[in-house]
Amino acid sequence: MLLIDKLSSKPVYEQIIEEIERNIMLGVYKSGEQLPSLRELSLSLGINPNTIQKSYAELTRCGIICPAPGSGCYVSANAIEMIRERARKKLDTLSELARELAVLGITEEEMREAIGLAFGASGENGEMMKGENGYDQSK
Amino acid sequence: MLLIDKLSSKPVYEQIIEEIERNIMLGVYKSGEQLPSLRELSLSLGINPNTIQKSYAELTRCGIICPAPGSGCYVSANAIEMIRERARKKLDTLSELARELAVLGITEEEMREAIGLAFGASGENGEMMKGENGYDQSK
Amino acid sequence: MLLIDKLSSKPVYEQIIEEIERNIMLGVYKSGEQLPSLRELSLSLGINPNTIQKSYAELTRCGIICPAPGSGCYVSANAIEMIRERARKKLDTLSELARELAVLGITEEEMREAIGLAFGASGENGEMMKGENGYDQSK
Amino acid sequence: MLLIDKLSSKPVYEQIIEEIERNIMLGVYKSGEQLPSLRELSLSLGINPNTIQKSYAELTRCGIICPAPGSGCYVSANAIEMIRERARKKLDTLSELARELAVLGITEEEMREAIGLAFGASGENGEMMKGENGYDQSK
DNA sequence: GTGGTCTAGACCACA
DNA sequence: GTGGTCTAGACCACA
Repeated sequence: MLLIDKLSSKPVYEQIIEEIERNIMLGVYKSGEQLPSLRELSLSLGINPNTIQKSYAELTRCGIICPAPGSGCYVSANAIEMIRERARKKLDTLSELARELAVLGITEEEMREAIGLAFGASGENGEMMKGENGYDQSK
Repeated sequence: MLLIDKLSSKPVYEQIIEEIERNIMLGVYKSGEQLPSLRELSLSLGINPNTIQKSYAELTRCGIICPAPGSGCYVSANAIEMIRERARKKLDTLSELARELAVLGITEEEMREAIGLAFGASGENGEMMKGENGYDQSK
Repeated sequence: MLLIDKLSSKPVYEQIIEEIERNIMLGVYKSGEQLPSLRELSLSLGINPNTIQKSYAELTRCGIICPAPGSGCYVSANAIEMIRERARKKLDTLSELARELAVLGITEEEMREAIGLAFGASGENGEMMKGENGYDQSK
Repeated sequence: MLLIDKLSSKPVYEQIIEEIERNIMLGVYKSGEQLPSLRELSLSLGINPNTIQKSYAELTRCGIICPAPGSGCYVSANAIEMIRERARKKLDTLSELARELAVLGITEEEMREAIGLAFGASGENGEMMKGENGYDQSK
């Protein structure tokens, strides 16, 4: 279920966080449901339990999951809301990166195209993709 | 001339690279001109010469500067071209970040606004206010 | 495993790069396998870890190895391809050196013999003895 | 007369040596003739006299030029012979480089082509170029 | 444990 | 003076 690339430059613990967030957004993990245990994930992903523990701790800190001591971790009631909040903070990173690129001569248009790629677009059809990012956001 | 934040999570040597690239793009350092020496920068920035050497080595590798051991470092003839090339590679990072954010429910519009900030926009992106996207942004 | 000559005029970090490339080409280090750690090599070779880090950084930049901070360095899937690519760039150095020697009166034949040495030839290059070049090589 | 590239990775003093050797091979500087003085070269090339002094010292050491204290430097009687001898030593460098490249998967054929480039060839016509390197080697 | 960054200080060839 | 290499030793985030 969780796709982890151990050779990625992105730390494994961050990948785990994103994968869990992704699964929550996709409705695979629903509010109130129990997440796989540390041991379970550790075995299935072949990853050190300490690493997974670090991811769970961060998700807990952000209010996305709730630990129930002795009985695993559960998806928070307002997990999706918290995920979007966390994502909004990452928008600052996007602005920062854009600022850097602007200094180096990259145009706003070039950046828009780069972003369009994330929406499966050719870079010209933002209008067509609105609200079609594949998530069930109705609840 | 070069603004370095030693407390930033961004490595100092990367900040130096970006600052030099920025100054080249701004025309402060022109093609063929000599850059400050390692020792000179080391003293003025209060940074170890090895760290600056690391930045210069990377800039050299990218064809942005040309070291002439014994007589200093010079801005390459095609420095600006090389800087844009290097920047274009960073656009992949932007796409990747956008993909992540899309997964977390951030819309293309939100990202465009974040990018607009890098171009001095007020955050309520110019084009978006022309009503051409059909969204009600009054609330 | 890695043969390093600290007295060579060739920088140690370059020797390490070449030795690792050589071992990959020989199949000693295979794609996906873990390389010795910085500290391990540092101890076994008696070389400062920073120097080895410099070699690993260059190999990383060329896509020959993939570091996974916290869990070691791995030989890239396409390491051999990348090594040949890197080697092809060095062919330019060979051409350049040949040009220099040509200017100084060294013939193409003499250079071919010099190269033949690298391929275990006796120095009197095989094809040349077939008399196909019309030279009298008996004196 | 002497072509020097200050930004080349090749040290300036070596470039001067090669340029003087080249001019001797071309017959521009003939045996017994006086070479330009340190000051003269320093001014015309815009290079530190110490650097030129270093080149002259090396050429003297190899018996290619002869200093006449107080009255400049002269091309040796057997300069061309000495130049070829010096060049032959560089053939070892060629062999060494070839050995390195062989290890990295470059074939003998690829190297022959690289060398052919130095003789203005397409890589296939070694036979056509014999003895046509443009030098007057009759004396 | 792993790789990555940084400092302090030395030494080198070169200009 | 210049850039380039190397060491010794510290500290960091990550696994």
